[in-house]
Order: sequence, then C-alpha cells, then structure tokens
Amino acid sequence: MRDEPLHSPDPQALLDWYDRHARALPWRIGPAARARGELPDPYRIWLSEIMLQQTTVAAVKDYFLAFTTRWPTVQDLAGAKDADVMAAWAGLGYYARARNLLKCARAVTLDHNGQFPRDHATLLTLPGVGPYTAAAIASIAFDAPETVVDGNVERVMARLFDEHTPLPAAKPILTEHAARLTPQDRPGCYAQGVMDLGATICTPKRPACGLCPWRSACTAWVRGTAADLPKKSPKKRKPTRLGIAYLARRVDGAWLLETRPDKGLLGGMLGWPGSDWTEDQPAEAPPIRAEWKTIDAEARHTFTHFHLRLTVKTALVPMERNPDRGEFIELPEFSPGDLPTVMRKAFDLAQGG
DNA sequence: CAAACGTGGGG
DNA sequence: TCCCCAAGTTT
Repeated sequence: MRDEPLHSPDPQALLDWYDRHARALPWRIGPAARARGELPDPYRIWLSEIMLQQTTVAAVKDYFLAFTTRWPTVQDLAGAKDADVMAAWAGLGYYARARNLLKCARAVTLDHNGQFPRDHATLLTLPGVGPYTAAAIASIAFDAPETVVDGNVERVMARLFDEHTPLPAAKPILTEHAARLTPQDRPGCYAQGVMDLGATICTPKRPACGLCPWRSACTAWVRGTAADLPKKSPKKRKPTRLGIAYLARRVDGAWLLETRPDKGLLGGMLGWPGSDWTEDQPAEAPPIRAEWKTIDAEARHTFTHFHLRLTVKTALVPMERNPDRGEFIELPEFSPGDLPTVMRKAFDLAQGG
C-alpha cells in the first residue's frame, strides 16, 4: 500500500476531458464562444447556482428557463413582486433560497450598481451566497482561480486521495486537496469539469472508473476503495408528524389560503390554513365556521427531517361568511401550481385525485 | 457543530 | 417501503 497516488492528478487532463464531454446546459455558453474566451452572463450563473443547491440538474432546467424568460436581467428580478417569485419557485423546494434570491437581486441592483461583484469576499456578503456559490460565481462567471467544493468535488477528492475520514469532518482536508489542484489557467472550466466528472463518471454508486481521465492518479482506484468513498456519518431516522389541512371553497369558487410566515418550513409560501404538525394527534384548528368533511385518505409527504401524514378536510362556505385566518383567492389569481408540493398534494386529494 | 430546510428519482 | 442522493446556506 502506498500513501500517495502514483502521480499527482493533472488539471490539464481534466480540462481536456471537459472540452470533449462538457454537457450543454441552459446557463452555459457553447464551445465556440468558450474557445473565443467569452464568459457566461453572471446573472444566469448566479441564478443557476442558487437553483442547483442540493437540487438536480433535471429538476432545475425548466425553472431556470421560466425565470430567465420572465426576468431576463437581475434588474427585472429585483423589480418583481415577492408573491410572483415565490409562486414561480413553488415545487423546487428549500424556499429560503427564493426569499434570499430576491434580497440578493435587490442588493446587486441597489448596492452594487447592478453588477455582480467579481471577488469571493464581496460575493460572500450577498444573501443566499455561501462559500461554494461565491467560488462558483467567481470562477465560472469571471474566471477567477477560486476553488469550488460541492458534493461532487468532495467525492472526487476523497477518492483521488483515498481519504477515509467521514464527512463532514473530512471537509477541510478535501478542500485543501481541491485548492492545491485548482489551476490558474481556465479555472472556470476546471471547476465545471470537476463537478461534471463527479456527476457523470465519479458517481456515488458504481463509478465508471474505466472512463475517468484521472484514473491512473487515483489512489482509491489503485486500492479498489472508490465505491466505498466518501465515508459519511450515520444519519438519524425521520420521525412521523401528523397534521390537518383545511380546504375551504367559497360558493363563487374562491379558495381560502394564507401566506406562511417568512421564518421556518415553507416560509413565504402560499398554503392551506391548518393545525400545527406534531408527533401526537393535533388539535382541530378550522379557519372558518363551516361543515367540515374529512377526506378518506391522507396526503403523505416527506420533508428533510420528518415524515408528514396530513388529514385533509373540506367545506363549502357561503359568500358573506368571513374567515378567522387567511383570505379567499379567486381563480385564476390562484393556481395550484403556486403551491409547495405538500400543499398541492392536499389540493389533489380534495379534487378527488 | 448540529439542526433546519424540499423535492423527486433511483436502487 | 425506505434509504440515499443532488452544483449548500443559515442559525
């Protein structure tokens, strides 16, 4: 057994691989433009990077196209109504990202002369921009030699250097390896290349080591440990919580909805008035006096840290009756697509779906 | 440092 | 059914 790879991974080999295998994505410029030394629009890179946080490329694509069509520049987005942006983000998850997206667009427009900052430290001051995203924008949009460390890079580095310390404790070690490899030449393409390598070749399960440009420099490949890395700390099991959602339809077709508070789960999103979500049977909390009927099925949904079993109750209420909570919204001002997924599941259940 | 924070797809 | 995973940030 050796402690070091046979030779150090060559950044140029990774760049060559990227030039041959780069995926065409809506926020990327084409190979011809890249060859001319052009760089992508920082607004589009920022938007894509926020959307891609803990989210797959497949899930992001349509949202990215919808956002950039409706709000082509950061100034357009800064001028949008909060409710419109939250509705457009509905279904993508991690809704703090959408709230910070607007804060950030407005900060760039008002505090930075409408231009994204180019340096890592200033980028880090923007809402929703952490160490990874600041490095991604600086390197991809401005070709600065910053080191991106996302889940892909962690996995690639853990394997290249056969690092068995479990995450997240291993993060500083893996970051150090990644920083040492980052080249001064074409750091933006290099950053995207490492992440593409992790996404398509150096995958979590069954990595395609036979296709990897860094195979001969990979200690885990030499030792046969690649598929077992990176190690991760054991996860906790998710508890189950119970809740009740109240779907009131007025006789004119309007639905009773409320905008959730900015803090906490589904913050800032539209939703059905309901009970607290608790491990014990929740107390009734009808938002309006009505003859509530319980639907004979639950809406089941899993969040990051708990499972939810949601009982759905429906009622038809007359025009003149006022709710204790929420407000009636008529179609088409309200569309089910504006709801976060768990709320849309409740709606689908009430519709008999 | 641990916990909160969504959702959909794959094995 | 259930667990893992995905271009992380904030508190």
